[in-house]
Amino acid sequence: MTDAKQRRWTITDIAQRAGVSVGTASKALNGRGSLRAETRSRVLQIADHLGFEPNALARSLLAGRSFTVGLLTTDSFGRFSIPMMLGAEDALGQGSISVFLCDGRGDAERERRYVRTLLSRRVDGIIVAGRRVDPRPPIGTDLPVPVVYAMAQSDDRQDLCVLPDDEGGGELAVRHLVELGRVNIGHISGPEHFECARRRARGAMTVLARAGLSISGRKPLFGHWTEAWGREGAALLLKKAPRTDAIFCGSDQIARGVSDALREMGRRVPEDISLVGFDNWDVMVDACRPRLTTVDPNLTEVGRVAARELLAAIERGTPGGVLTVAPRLAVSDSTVGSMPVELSGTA
Amino acid sequence: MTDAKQRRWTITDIAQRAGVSVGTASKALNGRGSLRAETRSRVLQIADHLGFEPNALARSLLAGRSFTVGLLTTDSFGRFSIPMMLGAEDALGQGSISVFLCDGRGDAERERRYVRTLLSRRVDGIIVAGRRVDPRPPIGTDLPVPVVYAMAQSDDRQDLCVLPDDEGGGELAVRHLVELGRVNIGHISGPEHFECARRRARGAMTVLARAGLSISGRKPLFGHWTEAWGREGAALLLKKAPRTDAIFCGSDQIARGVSDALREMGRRVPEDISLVGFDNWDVMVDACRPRLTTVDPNLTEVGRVAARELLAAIERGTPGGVLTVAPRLAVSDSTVGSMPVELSGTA
DNA sequence: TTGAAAGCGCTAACAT
DNA sequence: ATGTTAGCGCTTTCAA
Repeated sequence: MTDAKQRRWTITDIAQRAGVSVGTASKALNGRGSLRAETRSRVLQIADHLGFEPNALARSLLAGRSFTVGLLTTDSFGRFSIPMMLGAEDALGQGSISVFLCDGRGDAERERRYVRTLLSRRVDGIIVAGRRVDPRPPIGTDLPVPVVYAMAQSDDRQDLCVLPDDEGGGELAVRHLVELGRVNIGHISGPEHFECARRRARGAMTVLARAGLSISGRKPLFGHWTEAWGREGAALLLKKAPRTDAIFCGSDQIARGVSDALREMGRRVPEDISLVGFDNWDVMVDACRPRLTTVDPNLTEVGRVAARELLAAIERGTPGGVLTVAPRLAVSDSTVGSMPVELSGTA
Repeated sequence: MTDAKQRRWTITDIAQRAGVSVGTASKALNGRGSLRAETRSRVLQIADHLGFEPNALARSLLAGRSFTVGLLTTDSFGRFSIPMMLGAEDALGQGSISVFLCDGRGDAERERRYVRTLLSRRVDGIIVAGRRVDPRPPIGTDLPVPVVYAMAQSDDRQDLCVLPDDEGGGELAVRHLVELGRVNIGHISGPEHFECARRRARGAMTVLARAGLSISGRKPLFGHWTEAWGREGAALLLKKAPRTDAIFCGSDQIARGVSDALREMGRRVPEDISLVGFDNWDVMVDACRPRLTTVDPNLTEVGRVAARELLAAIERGTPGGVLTVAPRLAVSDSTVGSMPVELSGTA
């Protein structure tokens, strides 16, 4: 941080040095109007030489839009929001849209303040990023700019929401196991009061039914999103249904617990029991021995789609509704020996 | 997203409805100048009723500053950057500064583009967020706004950098073990070419030397930041130095591997061997059995300090240099039975 | 082809 | 106590 800071040039400076009016300079810089080629290039050259950057504030004021959007997290942000935010930031950055980051912390009052700030900064739109699929109150009604909910769902049916396809993910996982020839497939997941846990289970049950199989252990085991529950659940399941030959877990963390428990019980993965997780969380996937096959909900894509939908809504206005992003199966050693494959899912 | 969008009011609208001039309205809204109380309240009431939000773009244009800062991540962002970004966002939000999020992805060209965009948006300053302590080239020279590096260090000595105190963290961990009466303390860490691994080891060695102890296993074991290496390292260390009664690990992930390996080898934690990790990564801390004692590098505070320093630099200008944030020991069951305590460290 | 002028929404100095 | 005016930096008519 030297004190010799660069001067900031205005279009007036450029115009003066080029010996033209600001209007002409503006046209030259933006490639508009009709100018003599020589004039245009002279202006451009001077601007370039001075490192002139037009003041986006002034432009936005005039244009009536700012080419910025707000990214408002509701539950603070963590492991799940990050890939999504990266996807959103990526898609927006492509269109030279800058992103205001706001951490709502799950505090409604804080959220309201942020929305007001964003609006006063004249954002062109707002993305509300959650980590829950369960519906929540909208951040406002009749806001002057479009809003898209990403990994979050608004109570208002008019709002546009982009969600991972949990049910499809469940289907993908179990279809994979069925295709592998497994016939006693169990399911260990998180708390039943989570919408996503219920959806993943529903997807699993659908495929089982379609294959004429019933679930190992009579029904899905709902518990907690922890490794400890994974260990416990594995013990429970194998006690109840010793012939279980595959387990689909509601999260990679649970799968990790299951994986450890199976090893301690002397069951081989994948020979005796195939294992599939959910999330494709690298840390957990790599930690499982053998490496975990898992459903990747494509959260980055959720963010990307949300951003693209927001842009569309800004440009043209767009109807609301729920949009769903297809999951992908990241196959690894816990289901097939050692040959890594990627299978695409359908939404 | 209803189509019946709110109209956006300007100060002229307010002034008209209040039957005053825009100047008067401005004074009323900003509590400046001297006005009749009745006038002031009438204006305020109308503004409030209409939900008027002053256009921040116009204000910024006039003020010559925008009350925004850029948060530029260098290596994309992940587990370590998040708490830091939360801290920064928090500290800035307090002062009604909005944050532009830019994901540099470790791509120098991308970074440069982002810096240009940020400057054209007239940010008041930039925070460069890294996840490495190792020095990197500055994002620019003689930029027109102050820059602070958080969890990153610039080659340029003039730049201000805020870092976690890895050496102090190492000291904190080993001091704790020494105070517990452990005398054969080993160290298993990540790759030696990581500056932070070296620093943590140095801190550990300092305290050992001061206590007249030598490190168990003759020297620190450098390897990888993985659980697998933790397991391997534990086996190595105990083979070489079976009387080891404590292990300080360079990361929680390594500690987790060590924890698993020790259990499998039949060594009890903490009775036979005390274990300390580094990072205070909840997922790993909770997964260890028993729960892990670990060094918390206070990354949220790193972000907060970086933000505060940036604000100071914006307001008053500020000298560069390296600032360090004190770590904290999060004591848990892997060192002391079951009595959770928190000890403060010194920077 | 170029220049002059108006205006985006707001604040601050200066008049009244 | 209030109104008027200039101007932040830029783009866009419209006139020359």
